[in-house]
Amino acid sequence: MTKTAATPLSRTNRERTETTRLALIEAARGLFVSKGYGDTSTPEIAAAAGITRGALYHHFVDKRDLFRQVLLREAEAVAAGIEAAAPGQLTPREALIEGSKAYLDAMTVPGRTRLLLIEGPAVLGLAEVMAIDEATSANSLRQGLERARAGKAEVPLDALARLLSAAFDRAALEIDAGADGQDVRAAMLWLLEQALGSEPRRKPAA
Amino acid sequence: MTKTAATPLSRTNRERTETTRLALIEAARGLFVSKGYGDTSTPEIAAAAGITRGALYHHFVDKRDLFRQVLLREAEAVAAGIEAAAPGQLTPREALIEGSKAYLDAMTVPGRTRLLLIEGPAVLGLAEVMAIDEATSANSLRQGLERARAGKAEVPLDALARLLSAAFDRAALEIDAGADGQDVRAAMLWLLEQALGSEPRRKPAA
DNA sequence: TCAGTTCACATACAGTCTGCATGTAAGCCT
DNA sequence: AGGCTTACATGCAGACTGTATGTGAACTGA
Repeated sequence: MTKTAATPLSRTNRERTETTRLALIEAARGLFVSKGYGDTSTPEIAAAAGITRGALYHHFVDKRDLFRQVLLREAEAVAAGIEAAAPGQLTPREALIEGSKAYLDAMTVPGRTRLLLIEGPAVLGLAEVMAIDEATSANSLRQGLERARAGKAEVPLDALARLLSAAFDRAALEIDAGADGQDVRAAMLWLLEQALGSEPRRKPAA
Repeated sequence: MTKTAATPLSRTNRERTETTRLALIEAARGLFVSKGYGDTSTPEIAAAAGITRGALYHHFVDKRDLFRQVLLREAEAVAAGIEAAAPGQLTPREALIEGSKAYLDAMTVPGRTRLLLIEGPAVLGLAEVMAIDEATSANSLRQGLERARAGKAEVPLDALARLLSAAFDRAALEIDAGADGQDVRAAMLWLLEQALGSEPRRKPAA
């Protein structure tokens, strides 16, 4: 009877685990987004996922761990969105600009800014959140800067990348909060270009 | 009527209130900084302040309200630090740069970045925190930009100011987290200057 | 100056939450 | 087929939040 045919009655253990974990993560995501981490209770999450708290604590060590998995999925989704938009056929400068737009687009998915930029740092600590998107997407900005600004030293690149990254985050937050997306995007792209300096073919004035 | 003489033995009600509130706010600040809002309990706060929870709930409507007062004090302290460093005798450009340095200095006070930049947005919501430092310090950056970039339209100033503000916040965070403060400051000031554009006396290249 | 009222706080309590310990039925391996 | 492990469910202990209530000291007006 160990067939792979659709037998919804008896499921293999791996299947059960997978569906349960997914249900929990998605239910938790919805509640964390709408009510915040602190105001979301594990009974609520379990109920929304259609299981009991026992299952939750069987699959995740605690509420914080569940939140971490939610964040991880979210960060991966953002990274995927960015990579899908950077074909690699472009000049470093163009790639950077396309990647930037893709990031801002990816962050418009509802709840994403709240999870990654607001709740995340408070619940897991800034260090862990930065480690997460270091592992998923982050350093693409730094590398992009490195290539696009090739040759021009003049400023600590590592630090600059992180400052610009913060500006991107705020841009996403503003757009999500209902600010004029057009203005914010324009300002962000403009700031990025200032940071990149003059076009390579045009000899720099300094 | 009531004598205004100093009677240190029996304290007036206003005095009692003031000292109790201050004790609570300072005790709470310490705990919020070291353990975070979520992991700090009101029994703990009350004990650290040397009073009971009853007093806490007499003076503040709830834990969140107490946190709000802590944040308010902190934001005011930052604003004071900035204003103390901007004498007003300077050119708009110089004033902006001096103010920027002052901001980064003010944010080195232990716990300030965590309270204002990490816990604050999560506990009170980004909107309320932004309203708070709008009311205390914030728009000085926007006004500074406006003056220093006088004439050059080319980019939405409002949006740009908020993006730069986010970069400043991240700079403070990085310095607080132990990053090379020299590098971060250099990068931040450099980015600010790029945003300001070329010096007014020197005709812009673009 | 003194009775009534308000204020500053303490104590007690109800409801909820978190994490764990224990129980059970169903896969799973040999 | 039998033992072992997995995937949950249930029950419980400790802690926490917010509120209702009690008490003595400060305040107010006559």
